[in-house]
Order: sequence, then structure tokens, then C-alpha cells
Amino acid sequence: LLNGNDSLGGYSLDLNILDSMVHGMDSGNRSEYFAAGAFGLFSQRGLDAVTMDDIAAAGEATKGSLYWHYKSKDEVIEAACRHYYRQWHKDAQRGTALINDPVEKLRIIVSKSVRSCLIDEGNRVFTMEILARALHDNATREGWRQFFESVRAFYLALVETSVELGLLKLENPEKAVDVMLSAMEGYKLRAVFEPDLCSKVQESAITEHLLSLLNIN
Amino acid sequence: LLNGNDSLGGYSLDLNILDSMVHGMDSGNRSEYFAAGAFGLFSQRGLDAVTMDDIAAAGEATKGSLYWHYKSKDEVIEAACRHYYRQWHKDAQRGTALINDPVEKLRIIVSKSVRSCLIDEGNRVFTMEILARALHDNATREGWRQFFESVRAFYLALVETSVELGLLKLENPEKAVDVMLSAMEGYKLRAVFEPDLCSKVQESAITEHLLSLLNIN
Amino acid sequence: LLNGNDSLGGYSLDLNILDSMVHGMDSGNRSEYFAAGAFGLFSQRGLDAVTMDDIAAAGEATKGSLYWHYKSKDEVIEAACRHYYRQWHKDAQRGTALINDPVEKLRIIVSKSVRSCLIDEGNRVFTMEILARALHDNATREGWRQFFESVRAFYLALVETSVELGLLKLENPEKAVDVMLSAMEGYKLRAVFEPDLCSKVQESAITEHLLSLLNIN
Amino acid sequence: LLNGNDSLGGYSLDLNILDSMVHGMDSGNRSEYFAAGAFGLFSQRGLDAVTMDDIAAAGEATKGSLYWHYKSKDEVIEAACRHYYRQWHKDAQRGTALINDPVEKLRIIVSKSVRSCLIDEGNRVFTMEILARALHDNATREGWRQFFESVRAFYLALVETSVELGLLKLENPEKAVDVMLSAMEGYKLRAVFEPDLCSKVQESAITEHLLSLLNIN
DNA sequence: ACTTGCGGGACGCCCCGTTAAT
DNA sequence: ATTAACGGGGCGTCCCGCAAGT
Repeated sequence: LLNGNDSLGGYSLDLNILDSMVHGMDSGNRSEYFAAGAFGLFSQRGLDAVTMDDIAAAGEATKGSLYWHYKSKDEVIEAACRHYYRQWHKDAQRGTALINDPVEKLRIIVSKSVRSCLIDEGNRVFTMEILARALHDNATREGWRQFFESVRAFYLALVETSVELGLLKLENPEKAVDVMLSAMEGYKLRAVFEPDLCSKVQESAITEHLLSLLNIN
Repeated sequence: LLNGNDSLGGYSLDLNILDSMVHGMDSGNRSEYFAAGAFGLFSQRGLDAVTMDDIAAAGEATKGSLYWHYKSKDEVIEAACRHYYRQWHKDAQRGTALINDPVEKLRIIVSKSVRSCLIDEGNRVFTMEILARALHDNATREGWRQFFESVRAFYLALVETSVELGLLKLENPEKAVDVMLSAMEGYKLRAVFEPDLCSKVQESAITEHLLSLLNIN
Repeated sequence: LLNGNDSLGGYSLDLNILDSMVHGMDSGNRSEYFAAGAFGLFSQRGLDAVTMDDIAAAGEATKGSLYWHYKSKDEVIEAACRHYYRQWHKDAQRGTALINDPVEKLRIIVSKSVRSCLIDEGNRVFTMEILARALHDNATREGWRQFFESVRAFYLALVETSVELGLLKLENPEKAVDVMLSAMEGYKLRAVFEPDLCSKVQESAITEHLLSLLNIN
Repeated sequence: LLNGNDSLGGYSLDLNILDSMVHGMDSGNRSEYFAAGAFGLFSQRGLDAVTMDDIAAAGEATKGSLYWHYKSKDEVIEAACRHYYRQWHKDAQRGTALINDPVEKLRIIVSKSVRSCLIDEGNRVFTMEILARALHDNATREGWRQFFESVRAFYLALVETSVELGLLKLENPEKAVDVMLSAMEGYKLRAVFEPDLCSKVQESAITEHLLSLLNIN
């Protein structure tokens, strides 16, 4: 029988990082509050333009408190990243929890991803900031690499299940997922200087294009 | 008749920015020397990690001298961008000057672009830095937008000529170029955290993939 | 008759501070534990380089606990001083308790002092730290002054007793003690930058020199 | 024949560090002005209590300017030390330039040293601060060690010359100088908490005591 | 009595982009 | 074209309370 949870659970157990991304240990407490606020500021003004004082103020506290939770700005940035990663996985799982058909799941996930990664300006900006930082910071790069890998695995599992069940026809599922993800990143990058490309009007068009790369629709 | 220079000249006259990109006013003198050095430093260490002192030292001069040529760091960054833009266009024109077949031109340009924009790490890093800056700086964004537009126009002119001459079959040339460029940007973005994606080994594979999006080969 | 305790008791009753130095009220409890730990850290890293967190951690407790015992860093430093003062007096009394001959007592005390104040690096470093602090802090200065005065009185009592008993020949006992103590401080100060001066090899040479200033041996 | 300049010049050429102490390269310019001001502040308030802003203000400039001359507070402290070292040597040479008799020279130098190192409170305080710092900072320690060595050599040369000329009777000149210097340091240290010990009233008494250790008078 | 978690200002150093003087 | 000077913060850290638990 088709059981989405199983198929997902299968790899999610292997990738223990995903687990920590979904059920972060920081959730609920003050640290996460700071991280969420920092994420907001970072996505508005950029990593460098946000000071530790700003972050503290956004958390309605002072720097002294902030530095109790995180011992450096680097750690705050890292926490903001984890906040973002967790959000994506939470979103993905919330949206597909009740669905069984893997193709339908793919439709939902792609649609959600377009909305969250491309249309949502805050997320898009934050992502770009982090990637620019990743150019010169190993930890940031590695963090994003792992996140991206988990996303890729997420998609791949669904695609391969769909193919196995005969619901999808793809010669090379892995390559298809890669091309689709690259296309999404391409949109993201171009949106930096062509904001209209990722305006709400384009949402369905982009979604359909990405799905077509997975041979869906 | 098919005349590459004409077809290029056609729109290049319209886009007066392109002209300045190809025949930059700074060329040859001291300012351009600073800009080139700054470009090198920026692509190695990142925009913020490079100080005005570094740039001055790289140009074998002092900060005072640098400030005589450029009145702020912003202007130096802008100049480094122009340096990059010019380089691309010079490269593109040098490579296609003696070729008449537009499809062949496309092959060359795509191949060159892959090498220069994706394989070349310095350029790739600099591009990312600039795009991150463009997120919060209008001038930078506008500059890149114009550059990208000129690149797009460059490709489009060649594609449309090819189609008109029956050398290429494309239902929607504009969209094909867009998809191809998005794919290229996608590679660029993923290469940030997956360096192997743009290693020299992948050069031909990437080139072929991009050309296939233009229905070439 | 010769009674060491009497001669000592004589001034010790006048200087009630000495009493508290020998029978500290903090002894045994948690406060003293903190003070001893702080003393250790101070003599290794210096007063400023040690944070309240460090001291708390050294006492296997948290800062909150430390602040329950002492209400400021100043108080902790003061306590560390008392710890050091007490140690000296305990040491001096333990070493001479069973001896009756005041000259022999002097020999022992000088020898012990050399070992504890000059050869022992921890004590030497701590002393210097405290003296530097005393330059600008009245309380610290006054504390050290009283300690030094008690030490001086200790020596003087023994010297005067010896002279009275005809065991020692000194024209001006007070001056002799002063010169001897100054010489000891001189060694201490020079040892800061000439560590060999107070290495273990020099122990007996220094001791003999100091005793010779009291006309002993 | 007796030629003070020769005898002094003899070792001063050997100790090239002394030369740099007397004819400092910083003299006259702005850097030295900062150093002198810093020295003053340090000797009043202590090394830690003086901020870079204070030093800049004392030099009638801003922090930016100060940081142009010295790249860290450590360097400023080092410069203040050099300022002090130079001062001593200048003073010593100025005072003995026209004198030929080495014993007379010794009288003058000891007298001057008492006045400058012991009676002068600023110098005394600064010295103590530096020595406390030397406890944990190698560079400071080494600097002071070299200075002290140069002072010792200065005295020793005069003493040995005097002995050779039969003007002074000393079995072990080296030891005599050492004992005298230790005694001086002893006064210095005790003056921290017994200010009267180095009050102006005591000047001649101390001087005579120190000279007596060299068997003079 | 003693601990813990957390919060709060203050400020020091360092560095950087930028002008005057010259 | 250059040396010298200028302010303006940012990060990090520190010393210190406060509340609630045990």
C-alpha cells in the first residue's frame, strides 16, 4: 500500500539532521525568539547592516541578554539559518501530512516552495544573504549544503516513489530533480534584480514550469 | 545578409550602456588599474572584508591616492562591476568577431559564458557578492539589471536571427533564452555550496545542457 | 623567661587585625573556598584577567552563588588578600611554635618567608598584583599596609627579644629589620623580570643574605 | 688618564640598545607626544583605567589619529615604556657629562636615581604598573629587563673604573651593584603602601644608604 | 541558606571610510 | 598624490541585579 509517511520516514530516519531541522531543540524558548527576530531583521536589512543591539532590541532585551544566549554574532546567524531550515521542513510536512498520493504531494511541495522560497521576499533575501556569506564561511556553507541535501532527498524520495508506482514517467529521476532545483535557484537569483519575475502574478506560471521539469501535468 | 557586427550594432546603439561597457572610459589609466585590483580582492575575500587600504595597496598606492580617483568605496565597487561587465562583453565580441553563422556564435558564447561565469571561481564569487549587495543597494541592482539585460539582448538577437534564417527551431525564442539564462544562474547559485557542480570536469556537460535549452545539438 | 607566645601575644593583642589574620572568620566554609580559588586564579592570570564567572567556576558554582557570598569583585579580591595574609601568619606560627630560642625562630621565619614570598611563584605574582592595585585603591593599600606592619612587628619583637637576651648584637634593631625587609622586597621586585633570581637554587643564598642583614650567622 | 666619556662610551657602544634609549627615533614628532601624554595618564590612573580615548584627548587629537600612530593599546604602553627608559638615560647622561671623577659620577647618578625613581611619584607608580604588567606579558618583561640591564651596566662600569683607579674599595663590585639596586627596588616596592618612605624628607637618607652599599662615604 | 537562569547597561578596543593639510 | 587626522560605531565582555526555585 501507499503510505506517504513510511516513504518519507524511510529516509528521514537516515538523515538525522533533518530530524533536528524539524524538531529543533530551541523551539519555544527565548533563544528561538531571538533567532526568529534576527531572521526578520536579516531578511530586511542584510546580515551586515543588522547589529547585535538591533537584534537584542527586536527581542525586547539588551545585548547582555542576547550574549547570554549566543556567544557571538556568528552564532546568531547560524541560529537564524536553523530557524529558516526548520521552517521549511515544518511547512513541507504540515502541507503533506494528510495526503497519500506522492504526485499530489509533489504538486503541493513545489507549490509551497515557490511561494515560500521565491514569492516570499523575506525568505528570498535571507537566502541570498546566507549564500553570499557561504562564499567565505565554511560553517555557513556546510549548513546550507546539508539543508539543500535534505530538501533534495525529500523531493527525490517522492519522485522515486511516484516512478515506482507508475504514476510518473522519468528516465532519470535524480537528474530531473536536480534540473528542477537548479531552475528554482535560477529564478531566485534572477529575482534579485528582476523583482517582477517572482511577483505573486507569476506564482502559478513558475510552479507549472518547475512541475513540468518533473514531467508533472 | 548576415552580418554579426550589424546585428550586434543594431541594438548596441540603442543600449548606450552596452557601449560604455565595451569601450569603457576608464580603460588604460590609473583608475581602471585600481578597479581591476579591487575586483581581484573582492572576488577573493568578499566586498566587506576588503578595505580601502587593501585596494590602495593592491594598486601600489596609498589610500589618499585612491580617494583622488574615487570618492567613496561605493564608487570603487561600482567601478569593479563595470570592469567585470566590460570584460564579459569584450570576451563575447572577441570570440565571435570572425564567425558569421549565428548558431555557431551561440555555441561559442554559451561555451565562453560557462567558462567565465561558472567555471571561473573568481568571477562566480564576485557575481554572488554583487548580487547580495544588489539586494539592498539600488544602484548596484540597476547596474546588474542593465548588464543582464544587455546579455539577454545579445543572446536574443542571435537566437532570433537564427530562427529567422531557419537555422534554429524555437516556438518562443524569448522564453527559451530566459529559461537558458535562469538555468545558468541556477548553476551559479548551487555552485556556492556544491563546488563540484562547476568544476572543470563539468564544463562540457553544463554547456550542452544549456545549449539544449536553446534546441541546439 | 623566654616565652615566644608572650612576646608575640604582646603586640598581637594590640593589633587586632593580626588576630583575624590568624583565626579568620571565613575559615572552613564556602566563602573561604571561593577566596582560595580566586587566589589561585589571580596568581596565575592576574586580577583583571579573571572574571567572576571564572571564580565561580573554580568554586564549582555559578556566579549567582558567588555573589551571594561576596557582593562585588572588590570583596572577592579583598578576601583573596585575607586568605594570603592568614596563610603567612599560620605558616609563621606553625613553624616556630615549638622553638624557644628567638634567634632560631628568626632563622626559621626568614627561611620560610624566602620560600613562601620569593621562591613560590604564585605568592610572588599575587603579591605584585595586589601591590599594583594598591597604587590606586585605598582599601587594598591599607590592607597590605596592616599586613606588612604585622609582619614587621613580628620580626621586630623577635629581634628585640634576641638583643635584650644578648643573643644578637644590633645597634638599631628597627633599622635592621627595615633594611632586611626592604631587601626582601627588592628581591621580589627584581624577580619579576629576572626569574632566576628567585629560583630554588638561590634559596639558601638569599636566606643567608637576609639573615646577615640582621647580623645572624 | 681618566676620561669619563671614554669609559662610558666604551660600553655604550656595546649596548646598542642603550643608544636607542637615549636617542629614540620617535623624539620630537607626534607619536612621541602621544607616548608622553600616555605616560602621564598611566602614572596617574594606572594602565587599565586609561582608555584610548583618554590618551587621544591628552594628545589633543581623536582616537582615529592615535590609532594611526599606534595600532593597539599594547603598542602605546610599549611606547610609554620607551619614553620612560629614554628619560632615565637622558637624565643620567646629562647629569654626568661634565664630570670626570667616576666616584663623583656615582654620587650624582645615585642621587638622581633616588629623586627620579623613588621620590618622583609619577615615575614610581608607572614603574609599578609596568612591572605588574610584566608578570603576564612577555614583551613588557623583556623590555624592562633590557632597561634594567642597561642601568646595571651603567653603574657597574662606573664602579669598576673607580675600583681600578683605586678610588673605591670593593671586594665584589658586581655583587655590590646588585645589592644596591635590589635595595633601591625594595624602597620602591615598600613606598607603594608606605608613602612616607619615599617622601622628599627621606631623599638624602636613602641616597646615603644606597651609596654606603657601594662603600661610598 | 544556596542555586540557577536570565537580564541589563556600560564601555573598551579596534577598525574603517573619509577629509584636511601640504 | 600623500601623509596625517577624524569620528563614528560594532562587537564583545564584564560586573552586576533580580526572580524563582529548592
